Amino acid sequence: MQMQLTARLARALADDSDLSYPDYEVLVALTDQPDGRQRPGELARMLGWEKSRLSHHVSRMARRGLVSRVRCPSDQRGSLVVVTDEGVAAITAAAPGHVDAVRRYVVDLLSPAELDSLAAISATVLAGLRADPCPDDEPAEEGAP
Amino acid sequence: MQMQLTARLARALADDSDLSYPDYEVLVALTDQPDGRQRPGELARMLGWEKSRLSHHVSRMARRGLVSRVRCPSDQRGSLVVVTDEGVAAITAAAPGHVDAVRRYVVDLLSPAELDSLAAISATVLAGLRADPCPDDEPAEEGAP
DNA sequence: TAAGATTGATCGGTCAATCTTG
DNA sequence: CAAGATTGACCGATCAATCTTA
Repeated sequence: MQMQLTARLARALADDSDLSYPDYEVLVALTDQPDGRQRPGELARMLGWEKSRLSHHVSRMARRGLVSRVRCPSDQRGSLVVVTDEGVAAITAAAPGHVDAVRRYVVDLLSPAELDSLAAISATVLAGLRADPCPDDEPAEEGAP
Repeated sequence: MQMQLTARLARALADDSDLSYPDYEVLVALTDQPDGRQRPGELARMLGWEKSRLSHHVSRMARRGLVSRVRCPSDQRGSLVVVTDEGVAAITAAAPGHVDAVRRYVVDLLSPAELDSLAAISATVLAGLRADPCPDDEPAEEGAP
């Protein structure tokens, strides 16, 4: 179910938007920032991606004009990923269709009790994953280290 | 949750088996056959894959000695994918660890009621996907067409 | 021609190595 | 040297085109 649903949602998104699902995730994360920009490492952590994956993906998206890289924040060895006007336009156009697809393929088919149950299950499994981290996974920030 | 769980299970499998998750799926499908062989098109349908994906994957697995291609079944334009002794050995070695991982990351964390609910949700969503097929998806066989 | 299957180009993702700056 | 990030090589997946035979 997991695999087939993922494939279907990705196809529906690609069909009416020229964005892949990973593209969509990156744009959502960036447009959630007040200034539409974020450090690559932080962005990777938010998405649960490896840093190299993010870097490759940003390169491809930059080639298509959806985002751009900015050198020289306050830390001279770092960079910033910035969403472009074109990127904002792309996600604005794509979001309603994607939300519709999720509704159509999942939300509309399940009862309120099932949706609650699914949310609880997801939270439990995610907590389990966090409790047993992989060697290279960054632990994510803690309130009191 | 879906994405992170998938990534974790794939990593756990790769860590202790030299098999990727797609490798595992192919070997399971083949070893489920009484004679360990299957037509590529049928195999693709069983897995929900495109035929070209299966073909590429079988090529890589054949290069590693896990399966082999046989020309000339009863239909001269077709072929058969056959699991090798090495392939059987690989899946036999990998299966217990994978089952353990699924248990550890999912089954053990959920209550019996949650597992029932998850099964029902999965069945509903899958039925929804089948009810709204993509153009190129093969309909899968019916009892009474 | 249509069905069965494979191939080539290209995008997506991981791992290990590398480059630059604190 | 360690942290931030990128690069290159290679496996994985999709799309469109192709090859062969019923």
